[in-house]
Amino acid sequence: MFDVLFSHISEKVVLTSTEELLIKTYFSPKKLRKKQYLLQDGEVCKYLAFVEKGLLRYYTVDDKGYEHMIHFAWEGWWIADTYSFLSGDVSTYNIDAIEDAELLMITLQGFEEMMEKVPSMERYFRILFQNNIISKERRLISSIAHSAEERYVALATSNPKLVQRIPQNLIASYLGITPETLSRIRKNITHKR
Amino acid sequence: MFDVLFSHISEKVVLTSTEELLIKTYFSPKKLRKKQYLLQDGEVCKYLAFVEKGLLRYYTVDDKGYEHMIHFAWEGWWIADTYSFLSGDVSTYNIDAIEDAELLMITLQGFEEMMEKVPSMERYFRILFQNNIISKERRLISSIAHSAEERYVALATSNPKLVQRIPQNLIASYLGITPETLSRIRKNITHKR
DNA sequence: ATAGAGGATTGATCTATATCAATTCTATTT
DNA sequence: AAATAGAATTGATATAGATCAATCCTCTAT
Repeated sequence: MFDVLFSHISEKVVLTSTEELLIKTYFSPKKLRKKQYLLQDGEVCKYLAFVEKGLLRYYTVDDKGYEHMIHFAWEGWWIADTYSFLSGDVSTYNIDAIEDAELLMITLQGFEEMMEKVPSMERYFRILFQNNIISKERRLISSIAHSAEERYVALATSNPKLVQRIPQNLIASYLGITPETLSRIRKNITHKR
Repeated sequence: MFDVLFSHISEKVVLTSTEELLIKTYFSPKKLRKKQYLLQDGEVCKYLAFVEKGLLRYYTVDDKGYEHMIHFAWEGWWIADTYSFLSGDVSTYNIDAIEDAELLMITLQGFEEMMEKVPSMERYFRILFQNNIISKERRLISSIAHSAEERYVALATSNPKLVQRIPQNLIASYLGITPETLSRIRKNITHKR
């Protein structure tokens, strides 16, 4: 149940077994079926979720009804609308399952209390947030400075698992291009070799 | 010297005066003249800097020699190549002054020691990193989901000070468009009213 | 095994933005 | 004040990627 979580935490900080026991008490498990929502536009994001198993996506829907993938989360990733979760404001994003998933969920109150009680967790999240900033920054630069093809190649190289596991139309959305354009880019690349 | 820093920190966490005194010891002041580098592509980012006064920019230069603005920092902002600073790897970014600046600089060792000694600072940076993630996420979405004009209008509305204080060609770069396109967008907007 | 639905591909066109080049405007240096 | 360099604007043209539409695949449910 907590295997993935603790193995992930132990990559960043060391926990005593007492701390591990305490941490467990803050989480409630939840299963999510494919296509089921974890968060819908208009709700407050009440939980920060850790993915023990499965695959979720986090996205907005614009005025015209088009979906824009912000990111994906599978085994070993945290997912939430950070802003809504922390501020209590209504979210403008959606989270749902691409594949059946098993989650560990924590409320804001639990999250804050856990960090007070277990200082290593404060550190763990600071590190996580740092890494998150770095990867968002990279993605931002690539969206500003590179062509669609360059972005796709960079993604497929740095994150081949993502390209394999996630449907192409969602990857296109993640890259900010249409599925047609992505299809042509892929054709073009294989053609080059 | 430390006015802006402590007023910024006090917006997020409470410090005792002993803590304030201790924190001061970790920083060294530095003045930067317009166009002077704080960090150059190829160096390791040795300092995290807080801007007491002035205006800096953080950017990459691509293979073709074009600059891409990642962000700007003025009074009350922190600036560094977070990745290089934390990992010790060589940076691929540049930081220089758009306007003469006064900085407070801290090394990685100082940074980590300060957070151990003053737990409120661990909290302060966790909050800062959270906010940073939120704003990067918003920018990312806007770059994926919106047109150049929409992005400019959103920026000018949410951050009018930025549009006033920073030269147009740098704003264009920040938005991921050419200066010509930005000029036309601005013309088009004023024309609409 | 078959039907249906969603996903991927391909083709034909359109459009936002880039590129290149010239001109004007503005600020800084001498 | 004149000279110069860097910004910003404007025009003409090119191009990456979008849009629309048709067809083909490939799962999944029955």
